[in-house]
Amino acid sequence: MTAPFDVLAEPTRRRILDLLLERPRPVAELTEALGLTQPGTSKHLRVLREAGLVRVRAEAQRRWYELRPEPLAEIDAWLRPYRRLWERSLDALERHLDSMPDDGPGDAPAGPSRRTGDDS
Amino acid sequence: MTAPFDVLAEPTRRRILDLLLERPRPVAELTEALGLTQPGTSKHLRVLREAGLVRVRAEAQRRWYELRPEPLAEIDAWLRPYRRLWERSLDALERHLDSMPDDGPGDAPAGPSRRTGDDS
DNA sequence: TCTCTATATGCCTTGAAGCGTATATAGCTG
DNA sequence: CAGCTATATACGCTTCAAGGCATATAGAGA
Repeated sequence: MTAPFDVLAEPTRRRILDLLLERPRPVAELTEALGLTQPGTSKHLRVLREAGLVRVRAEAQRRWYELRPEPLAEIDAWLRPYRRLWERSLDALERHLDSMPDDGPGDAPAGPSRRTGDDS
Repeated sequence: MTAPFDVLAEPTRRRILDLLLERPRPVAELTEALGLTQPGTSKHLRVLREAGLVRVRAEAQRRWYELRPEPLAEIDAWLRPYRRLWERSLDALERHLDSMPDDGPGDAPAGPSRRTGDDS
């Protein structure tokens, strides 16, 4: 679990993923798009590869890097219990139409009152 | 701004957020739960505070830290374009990653079960 | 005011991460 | 094989964050 967050802390690597989200690309293309040196790009790709965030497909000397989104699902999973905290404005309405949730109109995440969720 | 990703790269800080997800807590309680020294805890809290991930409420000498989930929405936003990559064809993996009670209408292998607000 | 409690800050050391330059590896071409 | 292309690794430098210890700040109470 440490891995994906750690790896994505680097803005350049997030940018690489953004580029690969569009389509697989060879190293040289990424290098140019990022404005890095080629070794620099390769090193970031190595980190991403070891974290399982990208995959390589070899074509002659060219290496096509492509996205492997599975580790991102890990982040998504960590994020999930929090998500309702900011989606509540929408969800609350949704649930309100269905049934009455716990706390009323107040929306401050603070507050001395426990709000240990009754989720599920 | 030190991006939320940067801040969350630290496992200890993610743990702090997990603890604060349950309820607001004073520093001493976090310190004990984390097994850190008090200054160490305070430093992590400072980073979290400066990133807007937590908020402090003063009560006498006690400082109650509480979650501020907004920056997490930033991560969520970054994640959004990727999410469909595993929600479409690989959401079995996601279900495997967190074997938590699925609240939604369940698992349509061909249908996005969560909110479908992917497009922006 | 002195003291105790709760938390924050400063200083220092250590280790890791990023970047660049130089070099190694692998495959193609003639 | 030589030489070229595309990418990877090694090495050194520098910056920076994390942890520990000591200490400063702030409020409460006698």
